[in-house]
Amino acid sequence: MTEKIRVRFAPSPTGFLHIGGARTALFNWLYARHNNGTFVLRIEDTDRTRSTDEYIDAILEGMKWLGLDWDEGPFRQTDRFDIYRSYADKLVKEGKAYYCYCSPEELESRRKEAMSKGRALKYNGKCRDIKEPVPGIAPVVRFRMPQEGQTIVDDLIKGSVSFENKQLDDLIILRSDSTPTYNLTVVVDDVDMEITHVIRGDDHLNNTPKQIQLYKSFGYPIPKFAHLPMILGSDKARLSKRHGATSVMAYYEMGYLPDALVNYLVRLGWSYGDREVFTREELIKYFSFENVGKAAAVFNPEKLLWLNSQYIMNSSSEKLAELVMPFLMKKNVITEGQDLDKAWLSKAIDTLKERSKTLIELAKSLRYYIAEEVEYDEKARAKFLNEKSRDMLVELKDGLNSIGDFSETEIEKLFKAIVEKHEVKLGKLAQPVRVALTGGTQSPGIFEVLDVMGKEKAIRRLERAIEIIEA
RNA sequence: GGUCCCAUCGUCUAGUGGCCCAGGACGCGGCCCUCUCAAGGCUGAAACACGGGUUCGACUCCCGUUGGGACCA
Repeated sequence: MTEKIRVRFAPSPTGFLHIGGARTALFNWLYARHNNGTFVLRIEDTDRTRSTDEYIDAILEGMKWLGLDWDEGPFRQTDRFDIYRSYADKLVKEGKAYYCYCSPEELESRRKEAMSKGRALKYNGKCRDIKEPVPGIAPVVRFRMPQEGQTIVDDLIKGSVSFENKQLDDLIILRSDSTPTYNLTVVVDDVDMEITHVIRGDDHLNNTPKQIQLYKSFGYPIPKFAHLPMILGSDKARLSKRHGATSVMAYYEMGYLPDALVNYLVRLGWSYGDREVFTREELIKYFSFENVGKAAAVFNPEKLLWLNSQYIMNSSSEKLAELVMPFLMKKNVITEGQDLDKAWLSKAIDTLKERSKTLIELAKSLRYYIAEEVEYDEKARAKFLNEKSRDMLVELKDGLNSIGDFSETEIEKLFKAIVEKHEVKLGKLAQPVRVALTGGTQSPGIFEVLDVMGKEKAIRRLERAIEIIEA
């Protein structure tokens, strides 16, 4: 049995690609890639009032950014209404579904009664055996659910889950305006697209027995199911906007790397021993449902931030130089079309990448290397640019001017000579210089900063600092 | 209300009957390194929801309770 594995991600375009959807897409993608299978993208846009083309684009954009490429699609359900209707008609002809003429008001009052008497909210089967159409009423089509025995969902994650068939409702598959409902479209599409593994959130687990009955009535093989646990917010409620950023692209804008988000998302539910950081190849190689947990997971932004810092630290500076460009422009560190030496930028990033948790932070730090003028942090200026440091700053400026080889080693020698002469510790000179060059009290090693900044800019900034002290 | 799922440090998790008076990671505290900030190293506090069984032995198996969540709209 070497049937080719086919999986699908089937989002509704009623919003952006969010964290939960991305995780579902990711697990589908990993399963497909691990098994050399096919990953199908299907847009479930039957809810025409809430679905928009903008959201479709946003979802595709999110998936592309995360690097989750699909092999087939995107297919759209709105292109397939005729198919759903023909499947529904077939069931009616075979007696497996029937027309129901009950009015919404009637159903509502029965539901209320059931609620008050503590019974299951279930259709009572009134129209099951009606043979002749009721004039003047557009009927819905209901599926004739078996009422005896049980339906077993054999889930790759949850194990064997059984449902009593008598609990299952005669679900509506076609509304009175003949539009199909969710359970019909999912089954028809999965049948039609030959999906072998249905991987989705466990909020769909309760729908699964109904869908299995639908598969059976069509005479199709039942796919394997894998129901992923939900992702929750910090209050253990389902992740929503209240919990902060839930849109995948918001993480792009906050300066996260897609690989970091992918790595974070995959560890929400899946694990591989003690390991935390994986390359994409490793994820594909190691992924398996055996290592997916059953319990819901709380989304933890701090850990994601840490992972992002790890990915930044371990990325090549050349790559980071490319990635940070949009942020440099957005923060007005550079202007459109400004020429920036790529090799020099990489060197600057070398000094910054282990102290930047996001690309935004990296861009902010880059400002003092790139900008013409430094902006002083007022407290830092008052504390370090004053009479106490003036003489040493002058000596350093003169020393740097006459230095032959503007290298880290020569610069360090110069610093040593000055602090020895003044009988102070290195910090007494380094901090004022740091403020003079970067405007603040935090930066990479001061010799590195000088080396990256270059002789000309460094001296100009020292001169300005001295002027300020003397003013 | 009915049905279904779930339950190890604050959070993500390892643990598939003895290796566990429970391991790793984030976060938090301390120390070291040190020109600042990071990074890194060492280290500390921190969990098996509860109650019954089964077993020579339960975090691990079974039942119940409690608590969360999802679906039925």
